[in-house]
Amino acid sequence: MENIRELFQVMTRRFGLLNKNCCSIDPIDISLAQSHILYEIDKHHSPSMQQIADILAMDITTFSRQIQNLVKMGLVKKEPSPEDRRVYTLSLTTQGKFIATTIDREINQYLAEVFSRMTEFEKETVIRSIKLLNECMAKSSVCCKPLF
Amino acid sequence: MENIRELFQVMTRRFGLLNKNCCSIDPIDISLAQSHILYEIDKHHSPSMQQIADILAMDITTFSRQIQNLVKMGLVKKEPSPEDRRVYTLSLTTQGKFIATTIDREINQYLAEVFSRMTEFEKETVIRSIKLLNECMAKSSVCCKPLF
DNA sequence: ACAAATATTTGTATTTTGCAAATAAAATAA
DNA sequence: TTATTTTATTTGCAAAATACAAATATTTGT
Repeated sequence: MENIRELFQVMTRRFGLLNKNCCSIDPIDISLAQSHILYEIDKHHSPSMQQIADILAMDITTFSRQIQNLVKMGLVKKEPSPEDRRVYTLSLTTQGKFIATTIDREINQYLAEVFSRMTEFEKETVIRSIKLLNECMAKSSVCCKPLF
Repeated sequence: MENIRELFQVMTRRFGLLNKNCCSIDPIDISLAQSHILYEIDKHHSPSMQQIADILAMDITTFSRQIQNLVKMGLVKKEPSPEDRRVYTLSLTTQGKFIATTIDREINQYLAEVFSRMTEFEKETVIRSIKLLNECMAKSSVCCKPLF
């Protein structure tokens, strides 16, 4: 059996690189961290700051400042929550949504190209494998706070 | 078919977290970037600075300074190459090797624990899937300089 | 021998990071 | 209900990471 960590290392490095390279949309450049933030805000419905910071395992103070930047850039909207006045609710502006969508399209395009080199069966197998992996990782208790 | 990017995002985030959490060995704390550097130096035979910086897609000036730190910490040895006097050759000190090995053991331990939740057949399938994925990503030309 | 290319370092300025502390609101306890 | 504790977020601050431009040294190509 080959070195499993090495396989993961290569795979995640490549995917990380892909994410990074998809951070330039037209005249706008965002950082990898910002791209992840947009992605998660887009995915959730009116999440709070703490919620997204937790998901990204990001220090809340760093996150707070990144959100300030994204608001200044006009990509994120931050509104006080009506229910709990400690909480701020996040959402994407039209511009932010556009960026997030464009990045998403590019990444999925690349992935589609990669999968086009496989047979349909292989593709199904690989996808099922990643799902299984994610499920097993989620169950594991050995490591990796913050868990989510 | 579900969202493929999301599957990757979750998987790589988890693995990234694992890597990060395995950066503390006893009294020594290294950064994630430094952990990756140690890993790659360990993997190659007397690599040059440029070589490792390329593999990690790291700016060479940032890399140079990180190596300076690792040398100061006593984890990396940097020697002028006999063949080409522009080049410096990198290797791990005993201490550095120890750190790298310990990190490697911890990560593989976690992965083993994750795989222990699968049948032998599933495990084989997942590993073969990741390998296939890596091969197909390597072939792809659409995206992702720096390629390696 | 000379120009161009390669490997590495330093100057410098910007950005990111994260701990400690502050603020404000909500939840819980007395 | 008032006091205390907890939770969400921001700011101060100092250290670390980042990257572009320029410098240095060496090698390669002509």
